[in-house]
Amino acid sequence: MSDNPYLAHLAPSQRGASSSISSSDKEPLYGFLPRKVKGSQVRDAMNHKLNPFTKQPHSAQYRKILEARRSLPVYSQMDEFLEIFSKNQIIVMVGETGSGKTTQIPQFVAFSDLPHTKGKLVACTQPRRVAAMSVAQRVADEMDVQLGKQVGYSIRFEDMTESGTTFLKYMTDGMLLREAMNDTELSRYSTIILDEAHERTLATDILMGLLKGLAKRRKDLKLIVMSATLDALKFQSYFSLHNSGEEPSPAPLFKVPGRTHPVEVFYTQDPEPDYVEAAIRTVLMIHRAEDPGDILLFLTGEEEIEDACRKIKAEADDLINSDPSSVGPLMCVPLYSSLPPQQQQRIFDAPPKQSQEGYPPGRKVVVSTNIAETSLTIDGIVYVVDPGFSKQKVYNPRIRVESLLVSPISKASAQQRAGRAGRTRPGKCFRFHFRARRTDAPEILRSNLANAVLELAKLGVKDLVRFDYLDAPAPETLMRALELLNFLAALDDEGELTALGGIMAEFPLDPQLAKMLIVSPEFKVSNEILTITAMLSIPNVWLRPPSQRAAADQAKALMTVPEGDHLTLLNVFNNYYQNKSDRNWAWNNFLSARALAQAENVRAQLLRTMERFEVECISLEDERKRNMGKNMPSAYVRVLHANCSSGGEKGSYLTVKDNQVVALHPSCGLDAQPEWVLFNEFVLTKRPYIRTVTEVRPEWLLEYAPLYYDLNAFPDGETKRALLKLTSKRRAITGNGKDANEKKRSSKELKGGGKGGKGKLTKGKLKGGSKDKSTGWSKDEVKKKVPAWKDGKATLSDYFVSGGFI
DNA sequence: GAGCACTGC
Repeated sequence: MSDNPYLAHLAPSQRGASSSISSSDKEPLYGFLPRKVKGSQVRDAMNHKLNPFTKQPHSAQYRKILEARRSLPVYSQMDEFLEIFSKNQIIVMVGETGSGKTTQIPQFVAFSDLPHTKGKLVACTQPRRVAAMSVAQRVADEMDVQLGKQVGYSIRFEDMTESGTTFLKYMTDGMLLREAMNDTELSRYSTIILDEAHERTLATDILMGLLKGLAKRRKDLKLIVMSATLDALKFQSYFSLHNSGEEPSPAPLFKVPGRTHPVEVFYTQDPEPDYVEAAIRTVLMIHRAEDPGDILLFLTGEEEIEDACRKIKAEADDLINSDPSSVGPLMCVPLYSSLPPQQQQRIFDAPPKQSQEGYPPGRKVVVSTNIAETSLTIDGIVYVVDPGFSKQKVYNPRIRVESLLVSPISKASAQQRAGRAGRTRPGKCFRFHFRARRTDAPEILRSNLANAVLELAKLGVKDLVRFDYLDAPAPETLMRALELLNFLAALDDEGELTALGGIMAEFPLDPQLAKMLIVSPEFKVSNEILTITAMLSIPNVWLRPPSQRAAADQAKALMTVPEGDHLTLLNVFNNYYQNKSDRNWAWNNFLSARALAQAENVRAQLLRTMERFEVECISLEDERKRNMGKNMPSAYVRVLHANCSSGGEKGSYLTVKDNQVVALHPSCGLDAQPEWVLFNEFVLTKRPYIRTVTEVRPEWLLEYAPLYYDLNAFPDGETKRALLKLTSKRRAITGNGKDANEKKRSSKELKGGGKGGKGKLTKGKLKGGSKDKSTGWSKDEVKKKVPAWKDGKATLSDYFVSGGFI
């Protein structure tokens, strides 16, 4: 039974009984029986003069850190955890903020599982890179080892592990999924811990389905799913045990209390007609009336946040000017992801000092998107103002469009937001009356699944529809994904993964872009396409500071290639690359240096993948570069939804198969309005737009995407008529009845057309107009319903009632 | 003449 080399010499009676043996004389792990370890043994080993894993004496800071660990709630339940871990293959664990689960549980597992004695690893997944990195660093310190040795992390672009040495690895969920594509048994791992499972990222959801099946095949694999309280039951029944002849029993639950300060929650009694207005009012009333402590206000997006910051500042200045002795100075800081890192850092600045001895102290207000809900933690927050909305992605499979809609948040989100007030001392949370949804729809129900379906196929899942999803996607969403992958020739007509599909899955790209890149050597433009796919994988590179809009637009015009936005992106990257020695080049040209550095990183990673699969990196000869405008899209049309013809109102296009009316996005750099264009992205904001657009010749569509543009199976409409006209003209010219493309159509490499622009349209209420998002009231109605508060008579208690503590 | 909730490979 024992495969632990440390135990081989022991008599059975000695095994698992370290407490009876003087711990200081023996090796720290003396008597440890894998997966039968007790809390007393682990505590002895932690107290041993030697590090159990390096056999070196402990450093001075080790004892100090250990002392702090002992006060974590999860630490006092070590015995209970080890027992439940010994007895079960799958455990659901619940631990609220501050319980210490993310740092301690993987260490407990390492002591019990002893992965290093059998050449295995314990993995702990995280939804975000920064979390994987910082937790790994913390745990390496706690275990008194060097990061990257016994304890490491693995994220995109960085593998901080040492093969043969690392036995505890923190990693992003996406990274583990990628590993599973090449080893579906995940045989390197003895225990896998899925942390933050309640966040229900696409990768964690797929991993749960995969690991549930894998645990049945690999009885030696243990699985721990860590989540927030509200979701625990769902996970327990999903991972329930099915013993023959018995009712399925839910997976065992291990629960640890959190350790945060109490937060009192206050509610408004009536719905707020305009939540931004009400939020600003609430912030200022807190500032005027409440004890010192910083404020965190949650709003939905950049525009709303900048607007609120301006208004809060103006109102606060008013208050100070009218009576500097009654209120302190207020500093208002915006926070959202597209903000340059330097400005993001401002949320950590200290609040302003009191203006004069004896006057009230200053206060900091952070106005943030959801980024402050999970990704970023700000110390010193005592008050949270939560109107209860966030922007959420929705996917409409009928028209293949993803869009962002302002929607009410879930109970879990509201709780998480309130918790942000209790990190340093007891706090208060002011919520507006809102009907929180019981749960958030997981990402898998809100996304275009083309990528996920390709990954599942690569993972060897045969029946994608009947895969054991925790929440099964809509059949139509799966059909759209299968249809697209079939057009791209990643899946054959039977739904089996093709060789091409297998390679496509290896690229960290959308399937359309992966296909475009893989076929690009046929067009002798793969070097250029490589750059373009990298540029399409990163956030917007164009900066447009409000104070310098004209200069920014001018700089962009200089970089623009009139033939199309894709060539403009290529041009931007090449210029960036040539000017890399100049640190200020990006800023001087109103480009994001961060985004460009990211593009360079992505490009290098894609190039490595190309080399692995012998996709040649070919660049055009200099004299042919002038022809890029024609050559580049000819590779592109095979993979993107190149399906717009002009029609209807001026300036608008029709998508070729769904007949959606769309307009060129104002950021588009085309100097004319060509009849046919292909696009990268379909966005729905004030109206449907296509973004990143390049002119295309219709004959290229017929030639290089014959499957998609098979006119015999094409829906009737303007596009079909235009394409038919084109083919009859060409027949007349070539003089024979056969379409010149028919030969190519039989060619295997050219099989697979293109379609499926990213983007979406939804029925949801459009932004804009003068109606308030939450109530539908007009601005005039809002004015009437918002009472004056600045006269000093109104107080927080006129608006809010206490709803107890969380 | 508009925008970019947030992650991840």
